[in-house]
Amino acid sequence: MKVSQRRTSETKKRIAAVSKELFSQKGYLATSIEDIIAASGSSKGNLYHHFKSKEGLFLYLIEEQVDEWIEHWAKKEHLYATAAEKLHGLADHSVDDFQNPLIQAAEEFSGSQTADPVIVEQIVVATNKQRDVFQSVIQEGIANREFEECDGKQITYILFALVAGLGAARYELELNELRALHHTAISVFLHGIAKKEKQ
Amino acid sequence: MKVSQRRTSETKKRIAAVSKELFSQKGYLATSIEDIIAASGSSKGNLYHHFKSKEGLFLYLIEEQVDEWIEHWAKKEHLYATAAEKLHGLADHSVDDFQNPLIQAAEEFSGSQTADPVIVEQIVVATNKQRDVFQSVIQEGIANREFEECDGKQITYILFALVAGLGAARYELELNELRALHHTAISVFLHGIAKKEKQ
DNA sequence: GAACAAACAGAACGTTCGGTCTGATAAAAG
DNA sequence: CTTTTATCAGACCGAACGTTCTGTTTGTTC
Repeated sequence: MKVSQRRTSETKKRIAAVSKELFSQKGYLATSIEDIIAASGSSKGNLYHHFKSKEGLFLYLIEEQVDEWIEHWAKKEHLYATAAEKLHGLADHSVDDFQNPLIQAAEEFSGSQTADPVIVEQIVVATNKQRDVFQSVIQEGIANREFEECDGKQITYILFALVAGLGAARYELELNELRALHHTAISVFLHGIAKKEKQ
Repeated sequence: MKVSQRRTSETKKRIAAVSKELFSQKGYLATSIEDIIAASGSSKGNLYHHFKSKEGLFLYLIEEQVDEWIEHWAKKEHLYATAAEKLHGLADHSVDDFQNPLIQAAEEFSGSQTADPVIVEQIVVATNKQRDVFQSVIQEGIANREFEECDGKQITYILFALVAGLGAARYELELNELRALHHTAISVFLHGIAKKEKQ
C-alpha cells in the first residue's frame, strides 16, 4: 500500500510555528497552552494529539531549530574562504535565524528544576551540536595558523557565550544595529585571537 | 521619641536571602511563594507583610544586589592601576558575587509580558547602572590610549554581553574553571581592542 | 454506504498559582 | 494591667495552569 497517509497535517506545523514564536517572545513558562491554541486557532485536544506534552513540544521545536540552523549553515559555509570570514558568516547566520530567543528559552527551561531531566539532557545535546559548528571553525582557524595556538574548546565557549549574550540585546535594538553589533563583536574577537604579525 | 522600633525584623532579611537564592537557581516564574516560605520557615502572611508582591520582592532583590555590587566594586577599583587590569578585576568581581543568575532571572522576568511594566523599567534602570560601571572603565581606557579609539558604548554592550553570556556556563563548570574562562575571555577582548603597537 | 482511524473541539479535572483575610502572639507604651 | 501595634500564621479565594476525557467531524478503505 502506497497509503496516501492523510496529508500529514499542516496543523502540526502551524502549532509548531506559532508556539515557536510565542516561546521565543515570552519564554517557556510564560507561554501557556491556552496562548498557543488561541494563536494557532486550534484546540487543546488537537495540540495533545500531535504532541505528547508541553515539554515534548518544546523539545521538538529546539531540535527542529538546531537541525535547520546547521543545515542552512552547511549550505552557506563554502561561501566563506577563511575561518575569520566564516565567523562573521556565523554571526550573520545567528542573527538572521533568530536562534537566540529560543535558545534562551531553552536555558530558562533547563534551569527550572521542575523540568523532566530526560528532556533537559536532549536539549543540552542539541545545543552542543550548535557549539560544535563554532568549534570546528575555530579549530580550522588554528590549524590554518589564522588564529593563535590556543585552547580551542575554551575559545569556543567564549565565542558562543558572546553570541548568546548579544542575543539578549534583541529587544532593545533594531535588527540592523544588532547585526552591526555582532560584526563588531566578531571583529574584536578576531583581533583578540589573531596571529601576531611581528611582536 | 527615639522609638526603638521593634528590631527591624531579621525575618525580612531571611526571606530576602532565601528567595534570592531560589530565584537565582530556578528563575523567577519557577520559584513560587510557597517555595520561598517553605525554605525560609516563614508564612505567607509574613511575607506579604514585608513585601507588597512577588514582583516587589524581586525588584527589591535586584536593587539590593546591584547596589551591593557597585558598592563593593567601588572599594576594590583603586587596587587596579590600568583600565585593562580593571576589566580583569570586574570579571573576578562578577564571578565572585554571582551577579549573573539573578540578572538572568531578571531577563526572564522582563521578557515575560505579564510583568508590571513599571517594575520592568526599574529593573532596566538597575541593570544599566551596572553597565555604566563597565562603560566608565572602557572610556577611561580609551582616554588613556590603552584601548583603540572606538565607539565606547558599542564596545561596552559587547563586553557586557560577553560577561552575561559566560554566566550561563555556571551550571556546567566548576567555579575555578568559570573564573579561568572569564579571564581568558577578558584577555581575548583586551587583545581585540588594544592599541596596535606598530602596524 | 459501512467501518475505521486520524484529526479535531472543548468541557472538565486536579493542582498550583499569587494574593487576601481573619486572627493569634508578643513586645512596647501608657 | 491595658492598650496599641508590628509581627507572624495559615485557611481561604478565584484564576490559571497542564493534562485528560468524551465526543464529533472528516477523509480513506473496502
